[in-house]
Amino acid sequence: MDVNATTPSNFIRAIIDQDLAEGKHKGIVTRFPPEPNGYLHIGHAKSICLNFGLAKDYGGRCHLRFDDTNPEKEDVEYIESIMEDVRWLGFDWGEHLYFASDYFEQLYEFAVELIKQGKAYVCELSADEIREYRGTLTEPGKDSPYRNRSVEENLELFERMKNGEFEEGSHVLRAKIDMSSPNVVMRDPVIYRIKKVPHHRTGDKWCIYPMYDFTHCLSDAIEGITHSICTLEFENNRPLYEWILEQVFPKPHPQQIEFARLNLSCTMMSKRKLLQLVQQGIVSGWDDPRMPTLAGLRRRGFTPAAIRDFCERIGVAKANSVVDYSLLEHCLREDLNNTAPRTMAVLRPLKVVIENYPEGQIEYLEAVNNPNDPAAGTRLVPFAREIYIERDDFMLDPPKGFFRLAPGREVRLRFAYFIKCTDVVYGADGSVVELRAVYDPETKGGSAPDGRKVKATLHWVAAEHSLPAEVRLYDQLFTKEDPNEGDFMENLNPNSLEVVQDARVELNMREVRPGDKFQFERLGYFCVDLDSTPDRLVFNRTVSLKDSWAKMQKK
RNA sequence: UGGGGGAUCGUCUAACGGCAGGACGGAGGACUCUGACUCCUCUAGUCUAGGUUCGAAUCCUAGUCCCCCAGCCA
Repeated sequence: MDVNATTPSNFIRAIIDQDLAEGKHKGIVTRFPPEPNGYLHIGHAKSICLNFGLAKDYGGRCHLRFDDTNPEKEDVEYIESIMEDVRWLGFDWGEHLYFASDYFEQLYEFAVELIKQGKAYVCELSADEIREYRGTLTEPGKDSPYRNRSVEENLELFERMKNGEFEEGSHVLRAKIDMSSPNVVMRDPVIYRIKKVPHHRTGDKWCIYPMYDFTHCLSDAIEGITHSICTLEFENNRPLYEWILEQVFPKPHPQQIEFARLNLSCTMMSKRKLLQLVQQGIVSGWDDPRMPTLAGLRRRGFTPAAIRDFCERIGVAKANSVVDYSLLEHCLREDLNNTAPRTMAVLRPLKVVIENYPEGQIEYLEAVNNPNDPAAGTRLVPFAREIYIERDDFMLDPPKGFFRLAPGREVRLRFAYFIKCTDVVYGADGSVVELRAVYDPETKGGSAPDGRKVKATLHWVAAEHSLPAEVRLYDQLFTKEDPNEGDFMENLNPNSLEVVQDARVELNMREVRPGDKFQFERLGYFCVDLDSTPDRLVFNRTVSLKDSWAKMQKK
């Protein structure tokens, strides 16, 4: 299949096409630059797919660069999870793994160069004072009293900053640009600050750390990035990105291009808020299957292919938008439908005794593993006198439109026989505890020689010859399309996790391993959870099948 | 109220002066040993008002609404 034929165009591709046509670049180099201060989420996947995808399609390369300039917030735990997630998504940075912290020495030299040009100065205003001097959105700022120090003095002071002679917060290095710029970003931005904090990679070597604006453009330039793709909120910073490169780096310069980050309905991407959910125990961890993190989606049973397909379909533009969660589910179902082997599982078992089936007899019936993939073959499923069906598949007094089992009614058991419900056994509380039925031996395999039809086919498992399992049913973590409408903690869905303790699955599931994915026929796609053991099988519902009966009932 | 962006079916996204198209969702139908899948049909849109033009989503003018920026975060 020709991937390019289905890859939608977007404004970034248009820019690249033009740059290439004009000979501005011979090839393209992009980068994915996460800060290692949290786990990657589906929003990052959009950026990863974009940057790595562009590099692939244009025969260029994409770097993985950790933007690790703030040791207070960063940790190696995150570096490892990020690399794992990018790889899992299906992308390969080859040899091009970089860390902004590897450039600290060069960055320092660039800062010195800026000072020598008279374009940076050491400022001794406090953080509060800097804020006051900055002015407001509508009023210009005013010059720092330290703005006109001599180059020599700045050089000496900056070196002393580096040597640890000053306390945190007492001195910063600022770019000397324009305190009355209508763009607040350009009002002598801080480019170096003192942090007497060890860095997870450079240890105690530095006590001054460069700021994002100074680091990012130069890191891009050092690596020869041609197109530096970031999100919309950095649009205000672009003049600074260009200003810094203009002063100290030879052309050509990388070009910053901004696009709208992904928003998904009923979920949110704020790292801070996701961290809060983890820390307050609302979810079990960064990889809780309800989390929009890649680790969470992976544990939930999402496939990399589905996420990549999703990222392609949502497109790339500059307008803020909220993508409907149903599109993600669609991509997931489409992939799983083609790849997940089928099996039968009964979530809420209702025993059926087939009275005319010989006691003690076991038959092994052939079942198709995947009707969409003949290569998946078949398996044998044990059938016996006592079976379980889904409670929802039986109704005492069925309404119009209900095709499944009811007293006196005949249905098909998938891959097995037609059965007819002959009697209902009630418990002390009047609830249905068991059904009695008869089967038609002539219908083995699922069709009747006399050509009679049934309206429904039910999934089932043999009572004895099946395995108990725990099944975790997930729903949206939030009840509102926009969880941030009001306080997100008050929009939590109290029913986002339902644990079914006594489900039954086919005997064939004995050998499954965490991560294995299946379609439980008529129910949905499920995967084996990390908590699963051979003695205690645990499945996560990844996503349900579309259910037109459920939809009808809602009306 | 300064500056920077943005506005196309319910949602996401194409069309770069020349038939407003696709996908998701929704509705209806066909098929069916999964009420799944698949297939078919339908649904529904250019923020507003002017202007330029044979012709405007696209160009111009004036509005409206939304987002971002006043961290020693990224």
